[in-house]
Amino acid sequence: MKVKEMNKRKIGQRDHLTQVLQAAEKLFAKRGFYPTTIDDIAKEAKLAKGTIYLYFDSKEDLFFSAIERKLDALLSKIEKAVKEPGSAWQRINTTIGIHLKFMEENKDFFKIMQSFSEQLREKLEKELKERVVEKQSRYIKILTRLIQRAINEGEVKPLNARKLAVILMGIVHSLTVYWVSQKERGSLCGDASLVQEVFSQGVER
Amino acid sequence: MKVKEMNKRKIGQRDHLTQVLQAAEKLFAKRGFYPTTIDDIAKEAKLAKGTIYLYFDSKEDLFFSAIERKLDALLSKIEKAVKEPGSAWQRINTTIGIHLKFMEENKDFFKIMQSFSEQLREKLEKELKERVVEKQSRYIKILTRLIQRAINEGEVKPLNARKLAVILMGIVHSLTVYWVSQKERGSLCGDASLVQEVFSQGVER
DNA sequence: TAATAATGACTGAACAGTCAGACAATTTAT
DNA sequence: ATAAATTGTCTGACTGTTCAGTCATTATTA
Repeated sequence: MKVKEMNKRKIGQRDHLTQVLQAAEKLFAKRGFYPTTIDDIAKEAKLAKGTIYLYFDSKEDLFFSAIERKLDALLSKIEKAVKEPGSAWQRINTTIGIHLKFMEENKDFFKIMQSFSEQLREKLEKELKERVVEKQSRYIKILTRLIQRAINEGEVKPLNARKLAVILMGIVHSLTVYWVSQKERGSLCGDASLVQEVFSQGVER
Repeated sequence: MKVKEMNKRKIGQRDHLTQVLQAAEKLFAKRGFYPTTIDDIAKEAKLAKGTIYLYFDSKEDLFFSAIERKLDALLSKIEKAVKEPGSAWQRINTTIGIHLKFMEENKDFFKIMQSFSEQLREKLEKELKERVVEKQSRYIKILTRLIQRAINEGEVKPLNARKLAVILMGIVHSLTVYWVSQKERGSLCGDASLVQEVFSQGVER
């Protein structure tokens, strides 16, 4: 049901809302949804359990809110970059770069997103899931549109733009998984050129 | 701790072990690990809860055993195919085809594997996880070796073979995710040529 | 009849969510 | 200025439920 509307009235010195979201991000990333308890999060945030329920309706609400917060940040970066002038192809490359940089800086977020797919199954509240799914698909749509344009501009072979977008995300995602698993030696951003090389030359005429 | 050593002794008429594994596969695929209860699985398998504990030591043991069973099936198909004669490049393509076909026929297994990444985090028993991780990495190793050979044979650009294997798996995986989410209209195997086109032409000299 | 297989009611632990009251900050009354 | 009242924040012990795993009992087979 969305974060309860923040009271205008002064709140404790520290920003409890952010505190809770950060603790949640950290712990959900480490353990995943089910094994993380509200008590754990409360302890991490140095607040009482009841306090968390002042800001969030349920554990699920907190989980999805934590995801949404970061997904919004990523999306806004990308939407901004896409507005810049340049060929469709250039903007696709920019997007890949932004994505990899964001993941490198937000490893925890990435891990949560992975565990989100787990939560895509039954059992959890529909409304909450859809908030996140909608934003994820907005991202794919942006990429699809760019690729379609690149096809129209003759820079890319006339294949199914949506599937190409899916493939591109797959490449980026798998390299991120690999990077995370490798205890992060080396820079993830550095792989942007590899993605570009593999993807572009497989797709360019 | 491994499926309890199967008694040589005849077991009830029906093969309870397989029954349990199939029920587990189905339900874990639908809901994921935590929200699936042993009672659910027992009901699905039409057995009493206690019976499950005759064959498995714990819920985790059952989960990992269900994964392992299918992963073994996939691996043996692939290992067999890789032994066939042909260029490294041909065998890479064969592998992709087998993989996609297997996923198309074992959608549930695929969903479990997705949720397995969730289980990769802390909290679950190490020994059990490692059995599965070992097999996953065996798969990647096979691909890496094939790609390395293709590089040596001059069919593929001299890039990092392991990263290329990761990328190839990423492409295949993402198309599978897409296919599953699309309520499966169309054939997943049909995308083998797309994978090949995108990947190979990006990689071939 | 003896040995083994199967059962499902039971137990104990874990945990999401609640709520009565402690506490602090501000406002009003004296 | 000081006390009392009001308002809203924060707390953590408590409750009810869920569920993995057990085990005494019953059924089946040899």
